[in-house]
Amino acid sequence: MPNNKAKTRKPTSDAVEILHRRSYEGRPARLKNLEEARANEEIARKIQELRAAAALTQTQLAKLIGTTASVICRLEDADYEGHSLAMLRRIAGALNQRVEIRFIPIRRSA
Amino acid sequence: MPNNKAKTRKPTSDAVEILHRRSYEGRPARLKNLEEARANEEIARKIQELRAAAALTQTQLAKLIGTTASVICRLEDADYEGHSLAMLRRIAGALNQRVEIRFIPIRRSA
DNA sequence: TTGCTTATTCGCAATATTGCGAATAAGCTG
DNA sequence: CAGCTTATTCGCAATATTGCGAATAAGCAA
Repeated sequence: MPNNKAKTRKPTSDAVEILHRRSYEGRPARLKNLEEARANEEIARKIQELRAAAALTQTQLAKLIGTTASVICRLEDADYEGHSLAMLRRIAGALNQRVEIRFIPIRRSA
Repeated sequence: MPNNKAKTRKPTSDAVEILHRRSYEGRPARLKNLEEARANEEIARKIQELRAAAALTQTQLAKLIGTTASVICRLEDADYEGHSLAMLRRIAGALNQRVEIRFIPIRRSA
């Protein structure tokens, strides 16, 4: 999969895409990337908070989910962009939590 | 990464793991897998609902996020276990939504 | 039935994430 | 300072997810 960090738009003429663009134009890809970056930061922070709340070291949490400390460290790096649902669930499971996913409508300009 | 569908526990003697097992024993891996299966079903359903609410076909949604209909179909399959945060975000973004992730404590026996 | 649209399934290449050791930094106590 | 624990970074192999076409099924209207 091509990294969607710098996504270019294919020159389509599909009506659906045009409609979508119309409602989408107000939010440039630039902003979208910022939002994603912030979301990743937040996930990293949540993992760290969860681990801290459980009073575990990175090595201890790593053992609980069957991996190594370097992996946990990577997950807690605010710049890491590879967070996966699978990994979040493994961590949640080890800490007696569950991962809830919600789709929330974005209101424009509010 | 070894598929965590049938996860076996390494024979460790780490104190932390022992402590964790103690609080974890009440929820066998069997149940955990069921929970994950249900969570995946729910994600598949949400994607389908979101797409339906936007009145899009699989092909149309696929074009919006730069992929093909077969991929969308796979995501909406209740038995699919490969959901990723990246893909959820792509779909959410195309439909003017954002993905919210929450860690929620599990209360036992309640 | 035909014709058309939509949805589903399969296989495999391409890409992304994870596993994991090693090296190094950072912090903390003596 | 030394010694220890914890955290971070790097590189690459192993595994998982995605891309995507092709074939087929399913639904619906004429």
